[in-house]
Amino acid sequence: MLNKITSKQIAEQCGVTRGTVDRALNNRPGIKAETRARILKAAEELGYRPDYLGQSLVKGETKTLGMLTFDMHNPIFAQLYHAFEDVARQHGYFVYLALTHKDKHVEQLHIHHLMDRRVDGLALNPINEGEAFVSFLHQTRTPIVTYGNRVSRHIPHVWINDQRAVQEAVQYMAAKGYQHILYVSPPLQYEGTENIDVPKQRYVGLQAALQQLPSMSCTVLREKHYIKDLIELLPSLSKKTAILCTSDIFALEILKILKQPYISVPDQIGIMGFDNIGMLEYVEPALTTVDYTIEEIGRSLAETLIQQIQGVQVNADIVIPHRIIERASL
Amino acid sequence: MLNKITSKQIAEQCGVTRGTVDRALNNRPGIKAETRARILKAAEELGYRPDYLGQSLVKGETKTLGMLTFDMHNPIFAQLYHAFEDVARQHGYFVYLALTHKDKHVEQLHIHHLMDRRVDGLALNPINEGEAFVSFLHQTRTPIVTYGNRVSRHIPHVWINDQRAVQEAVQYMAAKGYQHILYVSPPLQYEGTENIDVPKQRYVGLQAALQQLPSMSCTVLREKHYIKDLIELLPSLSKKTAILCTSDIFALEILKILKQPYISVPDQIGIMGFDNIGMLEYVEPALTTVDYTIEEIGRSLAETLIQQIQGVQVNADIVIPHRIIERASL
DNA sequence: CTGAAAGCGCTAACAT
DNA sequence: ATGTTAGCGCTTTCAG
Repeated sequence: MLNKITSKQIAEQCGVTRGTVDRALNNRPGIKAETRARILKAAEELGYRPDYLGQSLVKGETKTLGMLTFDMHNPIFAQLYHAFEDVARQHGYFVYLALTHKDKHVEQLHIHHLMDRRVDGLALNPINEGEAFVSFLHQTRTPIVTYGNRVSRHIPHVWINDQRAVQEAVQYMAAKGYQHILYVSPPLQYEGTENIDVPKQRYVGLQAALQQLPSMSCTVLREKHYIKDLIELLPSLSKKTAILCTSDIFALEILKILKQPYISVPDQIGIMGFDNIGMLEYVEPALTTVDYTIEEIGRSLAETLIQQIQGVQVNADIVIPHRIIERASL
Repeated sequence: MLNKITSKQIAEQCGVTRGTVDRALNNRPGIKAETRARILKAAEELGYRPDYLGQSLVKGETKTLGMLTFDMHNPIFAQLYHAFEDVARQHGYFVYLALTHKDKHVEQLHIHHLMDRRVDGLALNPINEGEAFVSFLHQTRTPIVTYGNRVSRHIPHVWINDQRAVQEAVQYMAAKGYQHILYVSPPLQYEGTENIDVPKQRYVGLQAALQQLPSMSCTVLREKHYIKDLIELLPSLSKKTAILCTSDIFALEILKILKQPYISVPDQIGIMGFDNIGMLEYVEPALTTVDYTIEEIGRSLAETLIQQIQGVQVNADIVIPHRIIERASL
C-alpha cells in the first residue's frame, strides 16, 4: 500500500489525535519525545506519505510551476526546459510544461487553467501582447517571468540582447567584406498580429547597424515562403552577399537549398545563423552563428521565479551574454 | 481580481447556500431556472473560477498526468512529449514533465513525489528494472504506461519492435553487399546495472540476423568511448564494412569523425542510423536510417493512459510500425 | 504536552 | 427547490 493511508489513520492507530501526529511528522515543538518516536515509527511502518493536495489547500502553495512555450520543434526550447526543470526540482517544485503553439487564444486558456491549479509561479514566452494582457497577468497576482518576447518592463524578463547581437553580426559581415545582406526573418510578417518582440528587436539591430554602414545594402525576407523568395532573388545578386538568418533552422534550410544548383558557401554567398543549436556540429560547411547559453536562460528563469515566490524583489531584466562563433560559412 | 473569489462568496452575495451555487455552476438538477441564472450572472461578474485543489480533493482526481523521461538531449523525446501533451490537453489534463537523467534513484524519487501529488496517470521510460520495482509500481494503484525500456508485460507499453528493426537493418546491409558490421550501442555497457531493454532487444535482433547470414561478421562497440574504439579499429578493416548505429546521434558523431582523415561514405565505409531525427535532412551524406513516427508513440501513450484512467482495459502492447529510409550513406 | 475545533474550497448525501 | 451537514487530508489556533 503506498498512497492510501492518512494522518487520521496514524492517529487512530497510535491512540492520539491528528494534531499530535502533525507535530510529530513536522518536527513541531510541544510533543513528548517518546510519543513522537512512536508516531514516526508507525508512519514509517505504514508507509505514510503526506498528501500534497491537502497540504497545498491549507498552506496556500502548491510547489508547482507552470512553463508555457511555443512548441518543441526548435531544440533550444527543449534545452531551456531541461535547465529550468533542473533548478525547479532542486527547490522542490514540479513543473507543468504546456505548449501554446503560438496561438494567442491557447496561451490565454493555458494561463487561466494554470492559475486555477494555483501554480506558485509561471514562466512564459508570450505570444499575446498589449495592455489588456499585461493587466490580466498582474491580476493573477502570481509571480511571472518571461523569456523571448517581452511583454512589459514590469515583469522580470530573461533573454539576450537581440538588438546588439544582430548589430554585431552585421558589423562582422561588413568586416568580412560583404556588401549586401539578405536578412531572413519570417516572423516579421506577423507584425501587429501577435507578439513578435524578439524578431522586432533584431530588426531594430539590423537597421541600427545599416545606418552606420552606408555602403551596405540589404533585402529583408519576412514571409513564410522565404525560401521561394530567396531562390527568385539569387540570380539577381551582383554584390558580395551574405544571408543573415534569425534562426539556425532557417540557415540550415537555406544551406540545404543551396546544394541543389550547387552554390558554394561561403565562396559565392555567405550565410550566418542564430542560436548555435547543437546539431550544427554535424553540418557542412560549419555554420557561423550567434551563440548564447540557452541553459543559462532556463536556469536564470527558474531562479528568478523562485526568488519572486519567496518574496524577493528581483531585477526586472537579466541579460545573458552572447557571442559570434566564427566558423566556415562566412 | 482573478483567483481569489470562492463559491462561498457567491453564495453570500446571492443570498443562497453553497450547495445551491454548486447546482447552478455544475448544471445539476433541482434548482429554479431563475436562481440558476442569477447565480451564473454573479459568478460571471465576479470572474469566478473554480479552484482545482478543492475539486481534486473531493473528487479524488487531479486531471494531471506525469511524464518521466531521461532528458531533453535527444530530440526524439522532445517530439514525443509534444505529441503526448497535445492529446493530454485535449482531454483536459495538464502534465508534469520531469527528467530522470537516467538515474535510478532520481526516477524512484520522482515517482514517489508524483504519487504524492496524486497524478491520475504516469508515463515513463524506466531506468529501474526488476520485480521489486514492478511491484512498487503496482502498489501505487495508479495507471501507468511505459515507453522505451519495458519493465513488465503487465504494464501497457508503447514502442516499436526493436528486434525486428535491427534485424531488417542487418538484412538490408547484407543485401547491399556488406560483409562486416560495426555495431555501435554504447548503452550495452550498463547491462545488469540498469534497465537497458531497448538496446538489449536491438542486440537480440542483431544476433538473430547474424545467425541467418553466416558470411556476415560483426564487431560490437558497447563502450561510452566508442569513438576512440572505432578510430583504432578502422585501419584494420579489410572486408566491406558498414557501421550500424542504434541512434542517429551516434551516427552523426561518427560521420563527423570520418571527415578528419577523409574517409568516404559510403564508398569506403557505410553507415546507418536509427530514429530519423529531423536534423538529418541537413547533413551530408544523407543518412540511411530506421524511421518511425515518434509522435505516434506520444499520442498513443496519452490515449492508452487516459483510457486506463477511464477504467478501460487496454492492450498491454502497442507496436508502432517502423521502416528503413534508404538514403545515401549506405 | 495533548485534545478539540475550525477551516482551506469544493462536492454530495440527506433533510426540509 | 433549497438548506444543512459532513467530509476529502491536512494544518493551526485555542483550550485544557
